[in-house]
Amino acid sequence: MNNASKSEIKRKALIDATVELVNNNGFHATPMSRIAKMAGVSAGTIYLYFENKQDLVNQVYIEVKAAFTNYAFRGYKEGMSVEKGFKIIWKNIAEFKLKEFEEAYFLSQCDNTPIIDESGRQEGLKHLQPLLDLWEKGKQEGIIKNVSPFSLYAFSIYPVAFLMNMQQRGAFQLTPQHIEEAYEMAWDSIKK
Amino acid sequence: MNNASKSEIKRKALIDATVELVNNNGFHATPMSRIAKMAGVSAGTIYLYFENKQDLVNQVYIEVKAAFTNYAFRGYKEGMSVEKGFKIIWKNIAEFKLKEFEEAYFLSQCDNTPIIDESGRQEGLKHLQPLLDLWEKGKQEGIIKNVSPFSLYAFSIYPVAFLMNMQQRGAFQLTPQHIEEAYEMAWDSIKK
DNA sequence: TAATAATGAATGAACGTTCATTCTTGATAT
DNA sequence: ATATCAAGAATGAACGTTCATTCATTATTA
Repeated sequence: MNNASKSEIKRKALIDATVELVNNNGFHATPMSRIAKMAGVSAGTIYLYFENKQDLVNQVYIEVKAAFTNYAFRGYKEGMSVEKGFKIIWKNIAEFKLKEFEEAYFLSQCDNTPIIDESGRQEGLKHLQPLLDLWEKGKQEGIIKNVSPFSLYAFSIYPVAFLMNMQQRGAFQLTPQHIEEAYEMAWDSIKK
Repeated sequence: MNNASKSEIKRKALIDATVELVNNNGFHATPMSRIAKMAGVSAGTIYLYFENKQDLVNQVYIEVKAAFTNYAFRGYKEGMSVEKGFKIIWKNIAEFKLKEFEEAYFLSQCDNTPIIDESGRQEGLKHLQPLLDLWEKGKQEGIIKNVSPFSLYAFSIYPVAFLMNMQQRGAFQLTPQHIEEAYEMAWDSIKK
């Protein structure tokens, strides 16, 4: 095993530890020492991989966000019909939030608090462009409501985060049946 | 002016300061000393009104949540039709999130992070019952989709918080036109 | 053995909370 | 009216702890 991959393993361990600890305690209640311990390295080692705590959490955010958007567009092609394309992307997103719960919950926390600075946010938003393009096409075809992409996102994608949070708190169970119903609601809210 | 109202003024100042500072910096990055300074009292005085920092933020949460639900049901009567009742409640909620932005943003942050403990959450959820009852009635009348109240909330109410957050970040402007469109999307998502 | 990676004790700043002290209030006495 | 004073309210310096970060030392690597 070469150095690059050893480094990568430690980096990954630090990122995973950060996600888990920030999910359970919040950013400021997560000491660097605990991140180090959970990742199996010493406190000082973190500073070989990241500039400081803020840089660590920024990089975690960007990396997790990239994994999310990558997942979201699996099997999606630009040429698809608006309805079919949206269904694929929506289901991918729902699946991600179910299967990769820790990562999804971390993103939800970052997106609703002042943990991440503006530059990190911009960076994370970039990769959603294909969905915005699809919606634009849908508007031109008269299939999608002629409203701001923020509204489309708010009503069709954002609600999945709420369902995920409720499932996390044990309030209810997200079954495939629920997912199917939720997709119908998402589509009903944005279709013309 | 008697002592009781003087106390109330200071308490209010402390609660307002907490909301504003937690909104801008997050709970753990808000020192008690800054809350005290912003409220115009000394650090020690906080402990005459609240047990400790956690108790302070819990009480702020419960109080703000109560103000929110109180606002939400203005002008609503149990006997109303489902569609009319929902419209009134939805518009109230939207108006609250626009006009009382600081308070609404504070709630959004508490509801998406581990700041508030479970008991505080339960307390905050209590007061939404009339909306749940209205939805139940709507299901029986075949007007509302026969899905979990969590789904109904996720798709019709929760999205407003996203729009509010985006407006806060200057990403876009929530005009009355946007509100009207958003209401249509909310209704389309839950109606049968 | 030279270069690189990793360690963890040490540092200093910042924080929540306490408490000895000071200030304010308003009832009573003059 | 004015002075006195007891009691509660408020203060803010001080305390003990925790934390992010550093760096002299040690271990690993090639």
